[in-house]
Amino acid sequence: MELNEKQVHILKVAEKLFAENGFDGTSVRQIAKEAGINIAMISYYFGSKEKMLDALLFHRFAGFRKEMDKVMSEEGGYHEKIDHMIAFMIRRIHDNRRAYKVVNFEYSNPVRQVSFERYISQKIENYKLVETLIRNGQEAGVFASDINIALIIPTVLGTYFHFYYNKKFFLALLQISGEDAIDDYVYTTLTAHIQQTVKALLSSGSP
Amino acid sequence: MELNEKQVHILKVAEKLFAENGFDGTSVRQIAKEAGINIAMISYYFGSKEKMLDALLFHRFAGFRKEMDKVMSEEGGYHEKIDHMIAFMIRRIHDNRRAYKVVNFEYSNPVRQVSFERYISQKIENYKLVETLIRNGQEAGVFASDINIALIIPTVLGTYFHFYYNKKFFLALLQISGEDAIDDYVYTTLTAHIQQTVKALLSSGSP
DNA sequence: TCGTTTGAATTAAACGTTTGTTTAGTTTTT
DNA sequence: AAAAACTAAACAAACGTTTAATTCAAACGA
Repeated sequence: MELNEKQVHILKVAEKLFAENGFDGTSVRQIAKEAGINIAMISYYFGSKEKMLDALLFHRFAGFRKEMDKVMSEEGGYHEKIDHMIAFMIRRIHDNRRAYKVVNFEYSNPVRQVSFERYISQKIENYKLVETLIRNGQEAGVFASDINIALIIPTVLGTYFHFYYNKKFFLALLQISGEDAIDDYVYTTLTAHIQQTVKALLSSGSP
Repeated sequence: MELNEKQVHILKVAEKLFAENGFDGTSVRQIAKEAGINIAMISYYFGSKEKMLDALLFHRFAGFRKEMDKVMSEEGGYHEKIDHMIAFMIRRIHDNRRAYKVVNFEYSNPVRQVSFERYISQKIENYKLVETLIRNGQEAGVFASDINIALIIPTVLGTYFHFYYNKKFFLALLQISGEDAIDDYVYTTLTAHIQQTVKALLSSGSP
């Protein structure tokens, strides 16, 4: 599916509104108005509102594997590899945070006729890479053995998402404001906290 | 605000539908049908659909502080206190998971005219208790000092929520099915993982 | 114990809006 | 001249809410 410039623009506007107000809380008239187009263009370009969401997710969740492989092949010990992996995951998710929010919310909606295939296969690939890295570290005697590997990803991504979904609360608590300051906090302090947490867990018990 | 039996029943049905399909994705006709009542009863009892959400959140987020205080006053060392606190938080949130899901997604919606006061004040109280416990542990030389306390709660709750929001995925990965088995996994394995993670973090660096 | 009164509970139907989508026609590009 | 892009208007369906009428249960005076 090839997208022209105008289609990408419409999807960008729709993504923002979907993340803010939800899919059902956003009307095609709202999207059209904000994107500066006629309502009929949504059906014209995407077929329907729901197929537009499909196109959005397809567009956003492409190319994950290639990037991840590149990061995982970087030089360094097991602890460095964990750091690189977490930093990459947080960056990738923060960049696509709106699309992820829509998925998190709509994934459980039984009415939604949308393909979450790309999202799921991305999760599976992601998990396999994490599993391999940790198992190798365990065999090398660097990581503890009594670790629930499947729950590492919820810890990494969950920490980010909970922070992001409650950002109104945490930004007030931490006295942060402004988009740039938020991005900076995520890429430095929040990422460091997650790296520290996971490494502490992996280094805790008996090897 | 006193709620009679029928009102509680309606709220329970509404909560389930809101969590599954979203607030905007659920119609009052759907709620009325599933609850076995006439549509007009929603306006009659609550004033409007949005005020019904207000009543739901007010109803669900009451009594948190008292329970939490009770748990925190239990005997035990710092590690035991951390265990008790995390077990309580996970149980409390899993019990009210639907209401929390609604809040997580509606909290950022600028159109929603709902009071999140109770939710916020609960978060603040929760944070203060955690902060006090960890600072005491640090002064006693039990916990590491280079900890970002504000980000502990995102790690605890985020791990749970990410698991819950993607339960379709994780249940397939872990080969779990059935409501009871899920509850059991949450209360045992998932809780243990989070306890292990936080204790590893708190015991990691220099005291 | 009776019929009557009263206020709350409940109902079907209608209200005006808003929804996503389509149509038929016009403009722009190739 | 053909194809693609775009528009205003209309469509039926669904939305949350209100109305006016009815049922119900408890309270009351005789």
